[in-house]
Amino acid sequence: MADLAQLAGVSKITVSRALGDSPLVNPETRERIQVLAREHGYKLNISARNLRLRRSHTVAVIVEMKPSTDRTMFDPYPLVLLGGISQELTAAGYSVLLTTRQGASAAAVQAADGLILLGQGAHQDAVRRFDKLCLPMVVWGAQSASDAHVVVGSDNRLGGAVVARHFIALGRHRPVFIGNPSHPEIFERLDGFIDALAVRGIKPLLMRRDEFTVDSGMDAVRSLHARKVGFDAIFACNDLLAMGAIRATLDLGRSVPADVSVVGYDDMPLGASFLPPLSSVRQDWQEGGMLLARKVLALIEGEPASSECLPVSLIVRST
Amino acid sequence: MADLAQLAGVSKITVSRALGDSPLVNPETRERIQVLAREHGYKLNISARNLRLRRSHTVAVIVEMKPSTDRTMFDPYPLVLLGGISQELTAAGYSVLLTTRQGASAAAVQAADGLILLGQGAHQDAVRRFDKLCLPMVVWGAQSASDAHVVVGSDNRLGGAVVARHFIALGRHRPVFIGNPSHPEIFERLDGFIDALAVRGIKPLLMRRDEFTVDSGMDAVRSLHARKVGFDAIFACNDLLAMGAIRATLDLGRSVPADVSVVGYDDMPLGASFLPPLSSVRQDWQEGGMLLARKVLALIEGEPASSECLPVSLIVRST
DNA sequence: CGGTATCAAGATACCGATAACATTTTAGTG
DNA sequence: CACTAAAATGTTATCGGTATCTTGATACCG
Repeated sequence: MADLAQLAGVSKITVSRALGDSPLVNPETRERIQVLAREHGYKLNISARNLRLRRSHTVAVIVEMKPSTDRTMFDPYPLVLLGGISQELTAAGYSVLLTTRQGASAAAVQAADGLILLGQGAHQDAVRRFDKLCLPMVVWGAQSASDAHVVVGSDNRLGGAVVARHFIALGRHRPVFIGNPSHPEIFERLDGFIDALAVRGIKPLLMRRDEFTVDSGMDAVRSLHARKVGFDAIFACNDLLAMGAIRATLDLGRSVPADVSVVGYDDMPLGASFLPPLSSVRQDWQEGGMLLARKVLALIEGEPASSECLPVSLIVRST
Repeated sequence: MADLAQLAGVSKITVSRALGDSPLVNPETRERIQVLAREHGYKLNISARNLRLRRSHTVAVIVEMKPSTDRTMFDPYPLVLLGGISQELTAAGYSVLLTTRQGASAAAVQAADGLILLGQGAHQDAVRRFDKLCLPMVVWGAQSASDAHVVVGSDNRLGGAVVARHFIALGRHRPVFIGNPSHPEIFERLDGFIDALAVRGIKPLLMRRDEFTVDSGMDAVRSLHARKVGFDAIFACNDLLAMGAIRATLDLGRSVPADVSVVGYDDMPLGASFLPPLSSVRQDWQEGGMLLARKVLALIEGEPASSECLPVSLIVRST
């Protein structure tokens, strides 16, 4: 920058101002300097600026992404959220520093202006860990009375309730829930499901399954059958589970949706092309990501931000 | 750091050394300072260090991730690559700066020590654009004589050839290729496919389809049928297309694999649970990501790095 | 013409770390 | 005990920008 200043016959600070479009420089001078900078391929040193401004214009996004061939990596889930986040942050001139739980101790995270945590972790442990960094932080997941963070998430209770009402409307009365309620989000779905069914005095059966895969879904239904448990509706907390459940149900010679209604969750694109086309609860991840981003940005600017709960919608197809 | 120095009764530089585990300080002093730092919750200012060292220990990863509900965002593809990249970089003390094509002009990218570009872009345009940043760069995609970059990718020609040989072994002689060969990687698959079939004097039919979806695959097969084109084998350049093709084929009353053999590409986890279980070409993305990371790191260290072509394997299931 | 806004540009200090060189302390040696 | 090598610590300068405060020039006023 000093060189550029000499070239332009002005001082460093004037160059700085010119490049920053400051109104403190003569428009002509500014133009001249900007042209000169472009010609010489001058690039501002971001690290220096970050140091001086005590701002990195960077937000760290912490994903629970195990390096192994793990389910979460294959899910649309984090990527679509990331898409929304990225879009908003980029628009605001911020960058996304992507980190896994393990890597979050790496240096660069500390330099971030804010934190977005995707997934609270099994027992809020993730949340507590990153709290220590003392950075503006927002979390994607389920609201919880116990923590005072800004949380953005879908209305999982509503999701469960909507499915329950759907089953009630269809006259089903022996519903099954497949999933792992130790994830806060899943728990909420189950809870909403139970509450809404209780209105009609119906109690669903919980098939706890830790894996969110097709195989796991098939296994759940087979195990129901083996135990000779009757059921006429299945709410799977994920589309893959739902697909597996449908497959196993059909294998057992029962019809979907005539004998058994099935609803999944997430409305993955593949669901619409499944045979039969899958009914599912859709949450707007794109919007969620954007909201997360806007909230951190607000916090970074020192403005207040509140938790938010996004609506979900039931997409009824053929199951 | 100055405060900490005063607290410890030493100079700033000694603190710096102690925290950096430099052998230049007395082990006792080092220990004392580190304890003090921890107690007082002292955090190194990364921006200052970056400035001084002219190193950010950050690698920018540029993904072609459109903000819209686009296919790439739902694919396992970028995330698994990212997983591998992230794992290696983290292990080496580096961080991942995730950027989209659009956002890559954002400040922070310039501060990165290196660049990983996922996808060359339709006509190498992405490559050329980021070349200007003059950073160590490696690209995921297809080798090409025309560019002098370090490229890591799967052996797409081999992928095509393997499928061709599989079809030949099955005695098929009217194969169809579904996909969009204007992507360099897809082109290679097609090319390898054609070459290997040519040995037996077989010429495949190309069904060009731009979308990589189930619907698109169904559409391709229906269109073949409408045009009364005979075929007994389908090589889809993506598993979703393959699933669609199978579905449409079955709909038309033909059997898979008795009448028509189908092979997909990518071996997505869902493929194994598809009905019938999908045969597919598997590429090792995890490994690819790790390789990409290692190569940028090498370039950053000033060491040479060469392009690399990863093997692929045909997973034969029931189609 | 002195006095005061207004605008443009410069001087200086500083952000918080580390490299290079300088200095002091300690230990070892004949 | 003088002398030297090695170890431990300190001094200074610097990375490359920007905020703050000043200064100089120009314009406008009665």
